[in-house]
Amino acid sequence: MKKLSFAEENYLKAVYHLSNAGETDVSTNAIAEEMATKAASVSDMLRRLSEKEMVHYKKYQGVKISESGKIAALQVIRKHRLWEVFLVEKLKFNWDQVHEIAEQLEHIKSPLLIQRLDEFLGHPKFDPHGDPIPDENGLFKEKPQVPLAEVPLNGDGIVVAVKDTNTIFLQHLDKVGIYLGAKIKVIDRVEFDGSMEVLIDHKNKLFISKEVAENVLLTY
Amino acid sequence: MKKLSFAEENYLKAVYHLSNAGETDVSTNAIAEEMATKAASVSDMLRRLSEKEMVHYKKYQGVKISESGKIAALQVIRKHRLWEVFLVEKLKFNWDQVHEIAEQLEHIKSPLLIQRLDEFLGHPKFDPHGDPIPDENGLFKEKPQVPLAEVPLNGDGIVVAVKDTNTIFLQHLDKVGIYLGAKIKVIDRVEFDGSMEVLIDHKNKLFISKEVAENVLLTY
DNA sequence: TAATATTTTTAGATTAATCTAATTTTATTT
DNA sequence: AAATAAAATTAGATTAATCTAAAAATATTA
Repeated sequence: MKKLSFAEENYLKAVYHLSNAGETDVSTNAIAEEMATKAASVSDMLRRLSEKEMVHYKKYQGVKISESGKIAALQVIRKHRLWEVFLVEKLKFNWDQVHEIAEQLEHIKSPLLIQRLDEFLGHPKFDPHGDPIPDENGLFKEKPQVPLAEVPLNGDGIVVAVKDTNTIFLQHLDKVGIYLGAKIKVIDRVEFDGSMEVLIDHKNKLFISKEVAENVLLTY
Repeated sequence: MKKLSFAEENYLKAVYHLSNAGETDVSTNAIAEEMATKAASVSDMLRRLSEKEMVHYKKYQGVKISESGKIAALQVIRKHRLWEVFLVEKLKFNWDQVHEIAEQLEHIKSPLLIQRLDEFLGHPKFDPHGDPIPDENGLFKEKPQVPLAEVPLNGDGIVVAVKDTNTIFLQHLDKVGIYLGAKIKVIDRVEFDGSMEVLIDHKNKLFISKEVAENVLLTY
């Protein structure tokens, strides 16, 4: 409940993200890389966050985010994503322009402001990148994951996962240029055999079989 | 053109306001009081702002804001007031709730954000307190000054000036409890003689003659 | 104008956040 | 398991912003 500095909030967010929502331990170096800073700075900050009981920290053993740390991180993430919705829906930004501005706006402290902003936006559940927006209690729905095979003609989305994690399948995806984060747009669907033609990252046309299309998961 | 810290922006704003838009010199103590800090801290900051050429500073002689300092201060003020409009018009805040939040929002750095926000709000010229919003070049219209005599029934405003500066008139205002910054609401108008009944600061009822009403200027 | 009061600045500390360089701990590899 | 490599921490500095206490400059007043 004590208030955190901008820097502390940013570190907590990094720990949260790197730990799969607080499940796994995170290394000092991983945080340093994520935050584009030095390991020494991270060690220092982890000690401070530990004193505030926002993380569980044992020297040389990495950190895990604490319950209160998770709540704090989720509130910052909530603010970040609500502001992104505002920027895209109301101020007509493109979704690739909003991250940096939201990085600043997420630190504004006013619970009432966020409550009103949420109302103003119609209580959105996902941000413009398809990431879920936690509610006041930190609860959120997972991002929708739709198999590429179910995306309608001219529909698009971002690759967020695969159903089949077989190495051969992953190598195939790699070879044809499909990767996590790739933007895929369906430009032709062949109902006969379930295959489709897609556009990767606005640039490369590609034919995809039914089998592949069923195993690539998109969010939108 | 160098970017300023939050603290530097706040000091510049204080200097600007205390100097009547950069006209007069400002004392260290006045700044310390305005910012609820100590004179020693102010001296320190003035030295730094002077190095950045945002103020003209001679030890023991007070400061004057420089041209670049004025431009920077006006941009911060512009952002503050645009955000206040947003909070009141779009998020349904009352005008007395928005100052603290705008104090945070005014430091967000993104010229494009402010340009888009300005468009979204329809290029407002005044904030919810009646203060003018500088444009991208720092230019603004003076606040509207309306004689109390022209305020409609149930209308209200803040006393910002008087037309007649005669001492006797000012002493009279003082006696009846009208002062710069007082909030006045018109609760009855007598068209017959131009007199009116008003409420000062939501508390004190008062009868006002036509002569007085014509010489008290409000903004809204 | 000399004494006193006020204002302002400097000196010296403190805290948060960062860095480089050195050291310590843990992990990996012969 | 000893040697080496990698990762993490500590030691010691630095910068911005702040503070208290002391000193210096300016203003006021008797």
